[in-house]
Amino acid sequence: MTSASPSGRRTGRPRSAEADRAILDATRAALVELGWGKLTLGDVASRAGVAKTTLYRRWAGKSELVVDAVAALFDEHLELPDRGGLQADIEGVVLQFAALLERPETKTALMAVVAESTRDDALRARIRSAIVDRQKTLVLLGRERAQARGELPHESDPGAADRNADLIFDVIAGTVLHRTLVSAESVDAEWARSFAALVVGGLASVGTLP
Amino acid sequence: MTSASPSGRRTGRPRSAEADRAILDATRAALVELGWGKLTLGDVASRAGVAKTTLYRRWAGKSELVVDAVAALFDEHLELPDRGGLQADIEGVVLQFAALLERPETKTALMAVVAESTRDDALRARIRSAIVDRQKTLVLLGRERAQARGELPHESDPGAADRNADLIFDVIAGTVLHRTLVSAESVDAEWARSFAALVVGGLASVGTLP
DNA sequence: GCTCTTTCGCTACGAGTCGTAGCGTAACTG
DNA sequence: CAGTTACGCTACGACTCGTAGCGAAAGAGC
Repeated sequence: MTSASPSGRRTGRPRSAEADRAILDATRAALVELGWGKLTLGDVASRAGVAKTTLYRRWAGKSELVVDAVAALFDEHLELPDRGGLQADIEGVVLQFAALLERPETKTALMAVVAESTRDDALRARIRSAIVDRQKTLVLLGRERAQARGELPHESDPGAADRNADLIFDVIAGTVLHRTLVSAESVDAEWARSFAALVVGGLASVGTLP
Repeated sequence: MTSASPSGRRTGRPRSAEADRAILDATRAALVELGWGKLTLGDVASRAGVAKTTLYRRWAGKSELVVDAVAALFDEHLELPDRGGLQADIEGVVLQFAALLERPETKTALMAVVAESTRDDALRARIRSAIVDRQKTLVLLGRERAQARGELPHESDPGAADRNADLIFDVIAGTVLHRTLVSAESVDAEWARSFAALVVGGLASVGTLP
């Protein structure tokens, strides 16, 4: 056992941060060109100018690597600018999420890793913390703003509030996902407006429930 | 060139229908035990008591085979019993779809083939006709019934009617899919009630739009 | 019955991928 | 400078892929 140290490993050659960048970039490029199915770790390694063994030292397998590569895109491109109203905020996040899902990297990768995660709890946890939870944050932020504006009531029961937030999150993320990847139709401003109107209308009626 | 005949192929040894059943059964069994990722066609063949070459004569690859194997489940387990009201009908179809998605075969297979289909138009078309379009039929049937009951207006603009049906379909199927496979939480009667209430409430407000 | 056609099970194959092991070298710490 | 860890490289057995070739089986048409 090595003695505990302030921050992680203490001695020896440090892992190259540049290699990390190169690998994740190469992964995204390979996803674009080959898609999830034909992507191989050997190919990613050679694209990144890195030995295949280096890849296996850092990631357990294809799924974990791709999750990290895609998660970086979510970090960069998801935010919730305040558009002044609940419906406009929903439209905004819908358009952002859709734009992300229409990229070839995420299109082919996201469903694939979720499919793998149905039989791999560790992978599911990784997806959750790296991608899903960050999306859900936007929903919570949107609710806060709407409550501050008086568009939504402050819920008294915290359990019900959590369940409602989860529901809205599944509705928004799930619908955009299905529209983009299953129905394979694009999300334009008009569709986003119709969908956001439906969600807001539904929220109003659910809010009046016991 | 063989002369045209009333129905497909005319001569030679016919394909064994029993082999088809055995192969699709074996595929579902292999999906349960191994999941999409570790399922191999060689394994399916030996489970079915069939030569691997027979498999390749009938299906182009793993994706096509799995689509057919899963589509059979959708055919068997999706219907729309008339529960007497729009919200109750939605609850019913949500619970049915969720029950289907909670089966280990469909859980691991559906997202995987959709992921593959993002780079394969023929596969996407197969999924659409074998699975998606049959689900969408339920939405159209539910709307008809609701209109007959007077719960929904008869839409005058057919284009807008189509767009609304597509929207509702993406909302229902997408939300249940996301709840089940991404959030990985079960769909119980209470959740179905909340979600159906949100959809019905949203429909009411969208119906009052220009 | 006989022939023709297609499918069947079986075996075998080259190509490609996987994930790991071993080795000598590079980089950083104390 | 000694200790430790990461690196690139090579090589490997195991596995899967999809296909080819063969003789036998199962119907259709005459």
